[in-house]
Amino acid sequence: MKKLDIREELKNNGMKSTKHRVAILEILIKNDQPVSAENIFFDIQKMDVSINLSTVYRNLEALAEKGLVTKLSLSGDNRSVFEYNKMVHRHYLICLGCKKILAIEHCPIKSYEHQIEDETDYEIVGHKLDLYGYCPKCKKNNPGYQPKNSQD
Amino acid sequence: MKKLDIREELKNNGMKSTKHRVAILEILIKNDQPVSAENIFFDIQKMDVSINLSTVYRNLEALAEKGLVTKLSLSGDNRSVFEYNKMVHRHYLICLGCKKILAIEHCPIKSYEHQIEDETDYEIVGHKLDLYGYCPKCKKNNPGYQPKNSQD
DNA sequence: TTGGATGCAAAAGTTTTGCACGGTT
DNA sequence: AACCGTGCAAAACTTTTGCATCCAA
Repeated sequence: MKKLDIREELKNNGMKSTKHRVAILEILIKNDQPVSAENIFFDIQKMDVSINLSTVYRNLEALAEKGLVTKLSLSGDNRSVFEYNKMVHRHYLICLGCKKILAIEHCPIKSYEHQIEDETDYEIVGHKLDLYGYCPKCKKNNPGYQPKNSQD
Repeated sequence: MKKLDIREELKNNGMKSTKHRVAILEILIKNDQPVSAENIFFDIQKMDVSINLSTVYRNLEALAEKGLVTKLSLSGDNRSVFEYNKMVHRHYLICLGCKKILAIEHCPIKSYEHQIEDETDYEIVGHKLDLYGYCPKCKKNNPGYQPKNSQD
């Protein structure tokens, strides 16, 4: 997605188009997986755009408010991650070794939702499914090893 | 589950049996749903047992290490919640109106895990599935509500 | 008795907020 | 020009840690 398209999408959603918002969306779109606010902050600095971490948070909140971005909590980490909202329903496969997150677009849950609606009389509007395991590298190299922080 | 059984379970897992650990497990078992560290802290004080919040965190970490407790992140909150690990695989149905959490024991995911293992070469060790919706009461009290996005 | 558990206070990490200034429309 | 976005610093909030003391085994 090009800068100009991003500027247009911001305006279409009633938001001012600033270099910081464009940069945040560029990074989320390029990564195509959930990223922490701090990593977005670092990535923007690497692009030679100066920005403050609180601006990152404020913009992520504003973008989430407009539905352009989704905030997620994934188990095993105390901080939130954010992703560009493609309006595509997705699930995540999280490596317990290196914490890498892989997005999966196939969803097996729809009929299960209907079944639960029938059983409970709830109205179900959504769900969250994450898978946990070990990626090929961690499976081979470090069985049982779990570093605390890693960038990706 | 009685205090004595809890003390025994702690010892079976190689942990010293202290009043604080017993109290934490009592609360998690009684609640039968995920609870934050701070709420556990308050509940223990209500039981007239004095305790420090850092002790709650340290014990939750130790209990999770032994597999007696599970740490979860549910979306929309910046803090972790903890539940007693019954060794029964469960999912949760969370009411977006009153925030009530209902546990569901039937799981439709096993064959999906195998499929993803084949596709990605990961070793999958578990998953987390939460459903979000409105319970019968909230559904009735907010008849105007329409879900924003259909799922997929 | 001894090693692990605890209280307390302080630190570390994440996210939010107040206010003055700057940029987009 | 008006209003919203931003930087900076400080606050708020969650979780972890160092150390002296206490307690279960």
